[in-house]
Amino acid sequence: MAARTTDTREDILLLGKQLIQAFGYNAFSYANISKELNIKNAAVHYHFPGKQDLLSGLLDNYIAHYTQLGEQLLSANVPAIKKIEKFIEPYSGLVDCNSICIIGSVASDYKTLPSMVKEKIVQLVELVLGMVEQTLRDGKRKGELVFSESARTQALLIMTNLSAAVQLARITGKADYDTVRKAILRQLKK
Amino acid sequence: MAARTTDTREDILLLGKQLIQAFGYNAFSYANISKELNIKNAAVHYHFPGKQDLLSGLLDNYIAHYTQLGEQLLSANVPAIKKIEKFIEPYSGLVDCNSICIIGSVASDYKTLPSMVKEKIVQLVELVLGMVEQTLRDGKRKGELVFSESARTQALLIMTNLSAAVQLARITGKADYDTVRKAILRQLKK
DNA sequence: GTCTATATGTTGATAGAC
DNA sequence: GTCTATCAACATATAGAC
Repeated sequence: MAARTTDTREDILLLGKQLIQAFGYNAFSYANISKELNIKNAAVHYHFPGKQDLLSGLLDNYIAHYTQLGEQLLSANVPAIKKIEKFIEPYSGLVDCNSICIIGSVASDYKTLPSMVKEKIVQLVELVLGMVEQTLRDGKRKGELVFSESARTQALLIMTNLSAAVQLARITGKADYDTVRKAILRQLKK
Repeated sequence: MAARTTDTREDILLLGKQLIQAFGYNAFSYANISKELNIKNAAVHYHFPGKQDLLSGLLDNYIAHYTQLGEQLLSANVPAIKKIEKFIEPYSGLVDCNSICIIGSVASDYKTLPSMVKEKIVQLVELVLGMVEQTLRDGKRKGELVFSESARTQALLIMTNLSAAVQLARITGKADYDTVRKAILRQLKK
């Protein structure tokens, strides 16, 4: 059973996140949540009337989180490579629990999602991509990072390497993820 | 309605492939197939008793296809970069119909799949990775390709770039996929 | 906020006739 | 090989009591 806080809504969001990262949006049900949290189906519906409301709330959290992280990375007085490492960190955590990132998960289910949710996904992806792009640009300008593509292209390459590597790791094992992670960092130092 | 051949089994496999690439394994049903092919639910079950048998048959096809392609690429007397381009080609087709590659699709649903299917997925992924790796190794040996990572690492980087780029393209548009595709090829010529 | 109870649809699957 | 008919299980969701 999952640990409970005093805030059921937060418990549901946390568990919903884990379920989506582990099984995908279409492969979990409100029953999974209610059983795990020892509440009833109807209680989950009270907090999130429809399943899409749960995903939507989750995406709001992510947008808020990455907005904050983006501001931190922009102003923080640390080497650019450390900023990239900090960005990569959570992906390694996902691999350890055999899960994939939210963006990869919803990208796979994208065509089955309501448009209200799709819009938030676009917003989240642009936010994360822009954040990485800016971090790369700043790092290059300061002479801390090396890459020959445009910052936008390099951000795309890194994002795609990372999000697919966590997916691949489920199939071929963590070593492949680690190989990709190290290659990303190595190439930025060349 | 989908075009029908005289072979219902093949029609089901083709449509099943499209449904999995478009919506994912857990988001399509035998009803989708029977309606589209104007047959009944039970007829689909005759050819593929369980849903996992359909996915399993699909994976068999993919394994056969990439085994054949691997042999072709190994012996073909064409520049290595052309071989890589040929490998990339189908991914561009997927982007055009807003679908994602089978490997990415089943990777997202991996934890929900029966182990008999998981094993075939592992087999397919190792096959494709090995094929790309060998093509890269040969190309480098002949002086036709340039990359500083090991062939295995470079194959991982290309595969993750590609499979995630088709996923990302659904969200941010085809331009981003194209940027990644061009970057992959450009970097091999440097 | 959480419960009981229930509605309504869909899913994957099977038995047996043609 | 395909059909009709039917199934149990599960999904998302709501009404109304506590």
